[in-house]
Amino acid sequence: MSPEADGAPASKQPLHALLARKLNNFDVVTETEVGVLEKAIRGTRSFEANQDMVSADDRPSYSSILVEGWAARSKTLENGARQITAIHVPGDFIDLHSFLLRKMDHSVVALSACRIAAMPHDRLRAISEEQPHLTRLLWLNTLVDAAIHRNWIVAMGRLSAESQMAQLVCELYVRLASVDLARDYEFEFPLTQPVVADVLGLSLVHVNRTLREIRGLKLISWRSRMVKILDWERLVEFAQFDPTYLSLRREPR
Amino acid sequence: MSPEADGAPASKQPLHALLARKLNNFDVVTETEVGVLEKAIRGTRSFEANQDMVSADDRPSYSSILVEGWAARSKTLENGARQITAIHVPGDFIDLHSFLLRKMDHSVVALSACRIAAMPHDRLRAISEEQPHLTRLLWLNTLVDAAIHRNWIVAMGRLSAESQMAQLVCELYVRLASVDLARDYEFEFPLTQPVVADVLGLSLVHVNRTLREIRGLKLISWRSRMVKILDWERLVEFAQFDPTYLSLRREPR
DNA sequence: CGAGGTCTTGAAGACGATCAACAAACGTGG
DNA sequence: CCACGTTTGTTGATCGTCTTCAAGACCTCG
Repeated sequence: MSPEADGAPASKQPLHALLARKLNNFDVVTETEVGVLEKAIRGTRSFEANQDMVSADDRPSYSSILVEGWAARSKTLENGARQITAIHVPGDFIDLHSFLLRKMDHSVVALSACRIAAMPHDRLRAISEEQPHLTRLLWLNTLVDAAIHRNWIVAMGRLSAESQMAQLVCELYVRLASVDLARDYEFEFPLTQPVVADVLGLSLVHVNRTLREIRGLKLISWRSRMVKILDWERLVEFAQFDPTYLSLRREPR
Repeated sequence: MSPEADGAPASKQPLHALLARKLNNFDVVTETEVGVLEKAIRGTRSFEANQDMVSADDRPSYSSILVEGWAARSKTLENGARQITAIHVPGDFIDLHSFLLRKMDHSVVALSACRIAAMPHDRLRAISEEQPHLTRLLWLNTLVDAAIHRNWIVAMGRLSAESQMAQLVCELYVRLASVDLARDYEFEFPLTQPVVADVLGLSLVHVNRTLREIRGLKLISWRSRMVKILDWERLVEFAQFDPTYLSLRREPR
């Protein structure tokens, strides 16, 4: 649990700035819109690693923005097997879709200590009534989530375990860099190997062996929660990674 | 190619009715909104099976609604392997996301003879400026696509090939039934086994064997393009299928 | 320094891919 | 209506990938 009281931001920058920075990657966010976002955000809550922040079948009355820590959307099957369908880093909405989907089709679990800020659904509804451009940016935000889902499907269906792993590293590096949380080809990566297994749909043992493979190829190193990309060009090539699906290009939307 | 000239609807019902019926599953669509949709839809185009209707990297100026036939979103890798990330049936927007994503991150291929109707992006933009409720329904439509993606990820990562196959049948039956294109537990299914392989991320041979398995279990039969569900209860159980993720419940959105 | 969590490795076996051939169904023209 | 070619489906054999079970090593942090 973070030391400061809930509701008091830890970082110097205000809560809405993180979200604005993220949306600003898609298109220019006006001052007015930043103000609207600011007023829509309520206080924050903290969670420890492995806690469910939102549970499957919940009908939340607000959506949450991840402010600190890593989170994942996950589904657990009858036999106890778990599959993660998305990874979230600070600046991401973890459940914006619950605004219209209403009922959660999965849970969202904290992968490390997390802090989330709430945006009530009635505020989102007001935005959708009064702020068409901002609404389109929020919509786009969920469309990028879907594009990431599609990329995972392709990777799971048709890439080797090694390339799938490499894809994951590429995706996370680009996403983190887009919100200034990574640079110089390295980043903090708080996931354990069992969690990565649930991301890739593989067994823990196989993840470990896959990692050994791509370490042997000198593509990445991963020690004590830090991932370093040793050769970005070759990693991209090996993963068949094309970042354009993330829509990180500022244009009128 | 369908016999009638392009632009002339084949079925008795007007083009926009199909879309309105689909959105009407989510929430009540008003007369006014139906009128707005009607005015936003342009003429139709026809395609033969296996033609690309939208290509990866395209920047379309309109989105398309599938009026007749089956389509799939697909991505082809360097080595020629193909993965399908979504299947579409009449009433579906095949590329609504291109309105905001701008650049296609995959192509959309006709799986059978298809007819699509166009909704220009400037019309969608006008809707997003003037019709907040309709905008939310269109947004929701893309959110359901994403929920389907997540379900596929879970199935690919953690279900047996047999259960994955069963999931697919369940999903398609429920979706078809929701637009009155299936009833009595049977439906026309124009996909060939190689295509199903690209959906499930398996090899053609393994799809064939998987099919033999679940035929042996008396769960479904599939002959001459017709799928019959022999025991819905057991199929749902076997597939661990829960249709709520499709949001087919009319409530205020 | 000790204990829990995390990572690593070995061995055996299941699942799915690939290669190769053949059978059945379908559609078309003679 | 049948013959023929093409497409789609089926099966066998072999091989590689990934899972499972099990044990042991390495951290890291109190």
